[in-house]
Amino acid sequence: MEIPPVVIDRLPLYTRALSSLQTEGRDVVSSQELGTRLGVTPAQIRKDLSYFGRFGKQGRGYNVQKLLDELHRILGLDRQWRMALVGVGKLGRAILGYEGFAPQGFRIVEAFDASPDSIGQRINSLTVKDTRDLENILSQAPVDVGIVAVPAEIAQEVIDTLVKCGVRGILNYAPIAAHVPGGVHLKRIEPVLALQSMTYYLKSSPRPTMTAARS
Amino acid sequence: MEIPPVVIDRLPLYTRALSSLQTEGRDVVSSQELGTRLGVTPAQIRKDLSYFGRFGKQGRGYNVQKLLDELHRILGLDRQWRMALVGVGKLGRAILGYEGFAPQGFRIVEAFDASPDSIGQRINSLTVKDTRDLENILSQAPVDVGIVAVPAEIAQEVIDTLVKCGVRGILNYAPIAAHVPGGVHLKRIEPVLALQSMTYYLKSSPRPTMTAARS
DNA sequence: CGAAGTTTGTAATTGTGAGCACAAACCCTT
DNA sequence: AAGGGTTTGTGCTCACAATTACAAACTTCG
Repeated sequence: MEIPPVVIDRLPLYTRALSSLQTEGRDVVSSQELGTRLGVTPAQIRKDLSYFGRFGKQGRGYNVQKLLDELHRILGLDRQWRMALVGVGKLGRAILGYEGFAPQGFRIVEAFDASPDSIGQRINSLTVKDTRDLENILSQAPVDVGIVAVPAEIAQEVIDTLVKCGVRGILNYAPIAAHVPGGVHLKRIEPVLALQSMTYYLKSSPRPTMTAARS
Repeated sequence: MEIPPVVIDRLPLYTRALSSLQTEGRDVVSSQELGTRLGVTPAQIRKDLSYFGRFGKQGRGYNVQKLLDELHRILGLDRQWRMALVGVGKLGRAILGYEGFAPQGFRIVEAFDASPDSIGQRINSLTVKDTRDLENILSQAPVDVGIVAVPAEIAQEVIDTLVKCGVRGILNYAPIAAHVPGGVHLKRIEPVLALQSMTYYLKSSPRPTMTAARS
């Protein structure tokens, strides 16, 4: 059975809400409440989960801990993921300093750059290595995900190299429409694209009404 | 007529490809070529554009400059947009230093933080102000977009304040499912969510085949 | 100028995802 | 133990988005 990508994209949201509930000390939650918290209909949550099994109990809801474990297993979040960063400019350094990855099991274990100024530098207990050695190093110690934070002009080239090294997941911060072979998964991270579609609505939308609503 | 949000989300991609073509000196482009570059079917591009008018010429294609102008007008990219950043921690500073906004007409004109250490600091020719003065300052000089880079615990509170100040667009970097009133547009910027759905596929996918493919 | 070759815009079709609604299962109170 | 109240899982329907397919319009080349 083939599971729709939109469903997969929602699962991390569920995971996060469940984590909150867990720290709040809650044992059980209904699709109703989960839906209200996330701005999603309860039916959608139930349907999404039903792709993978039957995790709830009628008349009661879902056991927070159990569902969280299941989702972690389904998404592959029950292990560590090794990542390599390419491009240690301003953006790259910010990514290296970002503290949101590690707590979720994503570790940057390698950083590359082409500029002689950056190569050899130690940033966050990581030594920046020469991009030309990328193939050698990654063939010795493979990574799961490549993070691309280089200028647009060379981004495709870097992506091709990463793919050649067996990297099957790529987080692309460069503003290009990159091409990857089948079986390789690429995600765009681009605040500007988000802004540029938002302005369409801001351009001529009325002042907001103060009714409560979701997003 | 109501235009599907997915269509609006694709327009910035078209804009970007057209900009490339323009710097390459191209006068005309077909939906075919544009599609190949972006990894989208030509029919999709034609259909998307047809929501807004007839911009092409049979047997020839689209005039790059003209289509680019039209898209800028449609998306509201033919003006400057004022943004306010809330949260000048590690992440906030990286956002302030990001050079990708300005060239596209997005300017951060105000930065707020609650910590006495940060307040008063000058970063990138911008003085960090006290979050408690946010309402006062934004009522004097309104902004179009708010960028939220505060800890998860206070993110909803900050968003509520921004909305109260008439901000109708919000870029949320905090890991929460925020709620906003109708008419307010919110976009999540979260690399971790992207990673967490990607791992589903990485978990057990085969080695990539080297066939060319899009993404 | 005419014919062959392109390419657009859109009508029609197909595919897919979201919401509704309800039976079945479970909880809780008395 | 029994009945009232919840909540799940899912078949069905509906809405909408993607693709196909083609006539009409334009270009180019001989």
